This record gives sequence, C-alpha cells and structure tokens, in this order.
Amino acid sequence: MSVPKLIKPTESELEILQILWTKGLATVREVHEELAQIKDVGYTTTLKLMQIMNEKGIVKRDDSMRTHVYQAAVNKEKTQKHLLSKIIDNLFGGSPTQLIIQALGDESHKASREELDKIQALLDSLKK
Amino acid sequence: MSVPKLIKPTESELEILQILWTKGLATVREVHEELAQIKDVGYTTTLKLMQIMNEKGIVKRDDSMRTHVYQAAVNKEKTQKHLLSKIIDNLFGGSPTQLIIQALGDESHKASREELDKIQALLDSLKK
DNA sequence: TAGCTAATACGAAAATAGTCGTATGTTTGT
DNA sequence: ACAAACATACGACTATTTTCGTATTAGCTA
Repeated sequence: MSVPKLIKPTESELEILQILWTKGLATVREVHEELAQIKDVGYTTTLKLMQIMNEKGIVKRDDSMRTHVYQAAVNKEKTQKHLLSKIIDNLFGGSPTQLIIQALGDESHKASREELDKIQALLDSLKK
Repeated sequence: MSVPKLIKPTESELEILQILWTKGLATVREVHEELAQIKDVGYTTTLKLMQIMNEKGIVKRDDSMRTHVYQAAVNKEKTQKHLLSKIIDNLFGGSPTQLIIQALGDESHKASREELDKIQALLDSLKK
C-alpha cells in the first residue's frame, strides 16, 4: 500500500492553496490578483509557483485551453491537519492542549460568541 | 519605541529551542545528544546552528568557559503565540476557531480528560 | 610531555525557496 | 492584417537554510 504522500507546502504555496480552496477553480491571473492584494509580487512569480505546484502534485490543471485552469489537488482539512500535527510537535512539544490554549488567548484573532459555542459543542462531544 | 523584534525561528532552530526551553541551560553537546535521538545530524551542524542562533539573538550563551553554555533568549509563550498567529492566517484563513477544531480532532495527539477540563475552564472565562 | 579527546571557529557546499526577465506564441480589437 | 495585450515556458539569479569538513586550540591522561 502506498502512503498517501505527505505534502508539505511552503508558505507561498499555502497562500495560493488558500485562494484555490476558496475559489475552487481559478486561472493564474485570478490567483495572482488575489495575491497581489496581500503581497507585492510579479505575475510570472505566481505563474512559476503554480507550475511547480503542479509538478509536485499539489494542484491540478486543465491545460486544454490556452488559459489553464487550476484547482487544488490536496484536501484542505487533510492538509491543515497534517501541518497542524507537525506544529504541535515542533512548537508545542506534542501537546495540542497548549496549542489550543494559546490560540484561544490570541488577541489578534478573537473568536466570536458563535465560534466559542461551536468549540463548546465539540468539546462536549469529546467529553463523552 | 522599538518594536520587540519579530523573531521567526526556522524549523531546525525550533527543535533546538524546544530543548533549551526544557533544559534551561545546556551545552552544545547536551543539545546535540537530545537532537540526535530524533534526527540524524552531525555535531558540528548543531554547533553551527546554535552559533547562528546566537548571532540572531535567539539564544544567549556564556562563553566564559571553554565549553559554552547556552540558553533560550526568546520567551516560549511569546514565540508560540507569534508563530501561531502566522499559522492561523496562513493555514486557516485567519480563523482560530478552525484551528482549534482541527486540533481537538487530531487523532495522533489526543487530549486527556484533565486537558479537556483545562480548555473548558478557559472557554468558560472567555464566555463571560 | 606527547598524544588523545573534546570544543569552537570558519568556510563553503548542497538543498530549498522565491523572484523575475525574456522568449515565444495566441488572441483580439481596430 | 497588425499591433497590443495576454498567456505559458524556461532559465537563471538571489536569498535562506541546512549540512559538514577542516583547522585550531584547550584540557586531560598515561
């Protein structure tokens, strides 16, 4: 059985993945325009990145048209889970609780009441 | 006012920081021996890394002895918070709740009952 | 004190990431 | 039909991170 290959997107790749996860399908141009709003980068840089991601299998593309259409080839939740797991080991010595506590206390990313309720619900179900 | 410098340790540096945060004070040899248990790496590599970290101000060292003694120069919680904040943006589109939900559901890092209670307590205080 | 072990310093290679210029070809509007 | 705009391919340059070999010096021990 082949292990489902552990992808480890770089930071730039993650930025692109975020956009693709939201948009579903997108051209390089579309991705780049989103990206340009948060960072100063040239079009061909975005293009190259997405080509590399394609080679790595992180994204898929339909190149039957002149303007290629890309989509994420890795599952959002799986990728988050996988990277998070690394971070728990790497930054929190293996303790997810420490991570959660820090995240709850993050001043620049406050959770709304509804979100707190969502977490509460999950917590309740885990307690059983 | 000077901004409290945003350090961004690399992965390898983080591994070393973990060890220093636990040990408090340690020589290169000690750090290297811990490190060697989880990865295959040469002594001088560890040494070099720690020298670079010293230059960057991530660690401090006492070199009054022939064998230098190192310690972390960055606060554990601050560093965790800072990096976590980046990850929330980078991987979870700015939503700490999503991160927490994923962390709670992580199969390879299960939280114990006591830990769940700890999270619950924090959650309660945030709800007020 | 001669020689082995242990420690640091340093340079530089190797690996990885990110950046962009230029070439080339396609489409489109006038 | 031709120029401008747009798209991809590709190579190369830069920067950062990781790795380690070699040199040098200090201390210990037989």
